[in-house]
Amino acid sequence: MHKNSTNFFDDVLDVVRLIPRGRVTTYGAIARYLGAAKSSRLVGYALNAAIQHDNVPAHRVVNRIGLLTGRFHFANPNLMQELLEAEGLTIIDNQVEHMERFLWDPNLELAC
DNA sequence: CCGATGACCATTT
DNA sequence: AAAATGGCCATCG
Repeated sequence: MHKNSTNFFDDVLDVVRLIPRGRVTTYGAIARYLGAAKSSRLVGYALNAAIQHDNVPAHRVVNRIGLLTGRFHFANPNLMQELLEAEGLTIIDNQVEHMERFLWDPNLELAC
């Protein structure tokens, strides 16, 4: 039914746009939400392709353990951390502190 | 058109 | 415990 999406990459972007300020989610969580648990890699690829797009808060996507693995794809390698800190998070050694507290899991938050 | 190339993660060896 | 592996899609040259 609702085939309002053309491809997986676009689906990823749609989910990322829903991440609230001050929260983060993971590549794996997005992949699972899209029914493709084994495609967490592709989530990263999608964001890489989307970095040019605006209105996609790509900085709110980190890896499983909270590492800012995508930081080198921003204008400068510190921008991802700065954006997250500006939203109230604490980053130490490229890792989000107390990630569980801020984790926004679409599988839970968007459950319909 | 075809192949190389990328922000991951769970499982197996 | 650390390293290798399998899974998966779109874009670019």
